[in-house]
Amino acid sequence: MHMAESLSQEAPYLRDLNPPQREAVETLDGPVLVLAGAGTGKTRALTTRLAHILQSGRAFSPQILAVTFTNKAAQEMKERVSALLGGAPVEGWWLGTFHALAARMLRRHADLVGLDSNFTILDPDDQARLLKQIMEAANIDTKKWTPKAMIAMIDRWKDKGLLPTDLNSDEGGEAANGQLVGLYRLYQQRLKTLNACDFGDLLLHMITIFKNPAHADVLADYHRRFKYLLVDEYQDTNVAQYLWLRLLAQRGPEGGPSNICCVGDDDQSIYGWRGAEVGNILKFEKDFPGAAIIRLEQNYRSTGHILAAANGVIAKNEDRLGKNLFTSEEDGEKLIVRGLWDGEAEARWVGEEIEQLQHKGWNLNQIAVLVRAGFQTREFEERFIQLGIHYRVIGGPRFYERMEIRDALAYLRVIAQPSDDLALERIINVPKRGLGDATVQTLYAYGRSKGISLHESIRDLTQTDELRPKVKETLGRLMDDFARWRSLLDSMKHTDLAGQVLDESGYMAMWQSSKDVDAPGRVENLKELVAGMEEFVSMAEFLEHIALVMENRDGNEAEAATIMTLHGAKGLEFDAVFLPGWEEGLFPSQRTMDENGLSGLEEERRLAYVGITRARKRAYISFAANRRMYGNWINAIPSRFVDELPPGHVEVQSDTGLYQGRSSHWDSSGVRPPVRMATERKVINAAGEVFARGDRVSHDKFGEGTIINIDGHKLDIAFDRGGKKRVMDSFVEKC
DNA sequence: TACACATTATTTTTT
DNA sequence: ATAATGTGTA
Repeated sequence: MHMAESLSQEAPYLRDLNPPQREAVETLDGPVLVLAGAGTGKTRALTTRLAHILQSGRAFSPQILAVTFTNKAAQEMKERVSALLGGAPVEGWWLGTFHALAARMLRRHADLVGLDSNFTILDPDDQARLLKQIMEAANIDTKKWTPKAMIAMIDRWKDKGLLPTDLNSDEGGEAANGQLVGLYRLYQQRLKTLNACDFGDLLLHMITIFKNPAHADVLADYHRRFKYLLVDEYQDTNVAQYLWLRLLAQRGPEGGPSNICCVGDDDQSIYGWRGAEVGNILKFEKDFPGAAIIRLEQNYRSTGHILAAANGVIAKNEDRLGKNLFTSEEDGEKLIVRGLWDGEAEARWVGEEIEQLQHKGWNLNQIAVLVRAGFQTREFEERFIQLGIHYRVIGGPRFYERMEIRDALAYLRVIAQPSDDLALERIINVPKRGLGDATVQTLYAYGRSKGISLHESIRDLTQTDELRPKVKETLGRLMDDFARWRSLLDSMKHTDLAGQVLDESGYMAMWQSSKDVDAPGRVENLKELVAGMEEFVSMAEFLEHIALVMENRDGNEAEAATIMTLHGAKGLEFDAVFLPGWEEGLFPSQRTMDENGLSGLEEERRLAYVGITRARKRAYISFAANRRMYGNWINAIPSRFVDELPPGHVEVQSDTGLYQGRSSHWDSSGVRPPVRMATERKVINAAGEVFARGDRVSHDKFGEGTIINIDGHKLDIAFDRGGKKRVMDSFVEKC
């Protein structure tokens, strides 16, 4: 392929691009930032750019590093670039998520940070279990400070690229009795002895290696290797990802220009809670001087009304670069806004509207219900089942999170990596072998004193008489089993080995003989797991995949409406989109606003923007006056985002008499739903204190608040910070 | 050690 | 309301 040829004779894939898109494709030298609004053909520009780099002979595929936000996006990019190049698959390039790419690198250099290259990648559940052990050893109350919450804080540090040594010991605040930084340090130590990494470590370890002058050759090698870097969804990168990227991209004076292209949309930044820094996109020019900035602003997806409504909502945000999306599409139909009595009525209405669309010949695959939080899917599922509307829920409980799958994987993990204590602990007594807590504690105590793994402790202690003969024999047999399976790893096909392990361990038999109602389903899942392994070359590759690809694969292709979260919908589009639950507290989420104030609210608003811009032709927004939460009813107020929709582009269809929002352009007949009543007026707790509604109380964990309802000894309290909670009267005192 | 029972938090969002 | 955890008993 000669460059002269491709320049003089326009490549077919360049046709049909609009001028800015074309600029995004052809500006190949030096840093480029593409600001791509929703529906502006971003993916098309990106994939064309990659195809163009390859086609014009500027780089071979192994010289390209392309980072996507999800595995699905990586897959799509792979397919679309291949298609542009005539169908032959592109091999050998570094294409994947930050985590997948960093893991691939870390496997090659693991020894530089004291790991073995077969290290285990822990999932969030493993992380929490590990930290819980550490917290218990440190005598920290794991009820008051839940391991999950503590891990979340540690993860945020990791998102920021901060190791324990970068933190002052008091930076955890009150958390874990002020010892969180110390726990973080112990946690990192334990990970190392377990030969394990969590998600954040994949990037942090690589950053550590890249920054270590003693290993300058490693980074230099990647600098030589990668001629072109491309990053999608740049607005959602966190500091650690940014550092990793910058190290790879900034090659120094001798290295030639940084051919890095970042693509993003500050208005679609919705992962701040996970450490994403919109600031990264704002300071791109500073990091890469002379960067070309290209804006894609022509929207090809939505009708005029939909785009105008979305623009109107997002315009309320202060903190944005500002884009001006336009379309040459027709106005189309106005957005429908509807208030309903309660969540059930809302689901019923959505169901009816979907049926009408179906009668008009719309395809269910092109219809989506986008909710703020996972628990909202349920009402829609129930209603759709009644109506016989086929649906699929994306992002619900994931296959690899099911108990039986995690158990089976634990067996395979112990085989692949003996020092994976968390996996071994998980299945040491599953199925029941008479190895209870007491035994495990003995083993751990020994291991801690010697600084060795569970597996090594077992090996040692089965040589002595410290354990009861029965226990000793069981452990010995288990270790023999694992040794045997491990010895088969190289000679046997990995799928057959997995089947054999499940049989010989008795794990499969345990479920087959169980009379639990969901036992048959679990047996099915286990078989599916083994069958699914066929796709992978080896056990190691399979385990790597499941560690990094936490997404559900979309198995059946049958026509069905999609129910998913707004976050999950990013990057997707549908002819018709339903956006239910636009109520204060639910959307925008109370928790986000409490925790992050105005910037949290702006992120929620971006989420609203993402939701509306998923729609091509029709958008339906709804809110309910009453919603059931934590088992009791609350009356809800329509979301402020409803008020922010520009009136000229929406059609309000609310049921009569329902609260219609605060602003004047809605009908404000203002009949409020009946108040559901408290059963008692006052209650006396064990300490003899009398509580009545309206009393001010204080709680150890939640602080001060006002009693809004009394139900037996349970009090509903509106806390000054942290929202409404239901607590026992024994946990609060008057103040 | 294992099960039945009671209590308690849980409802963001994901690699 | 439900799932998950913890407590007490066989």
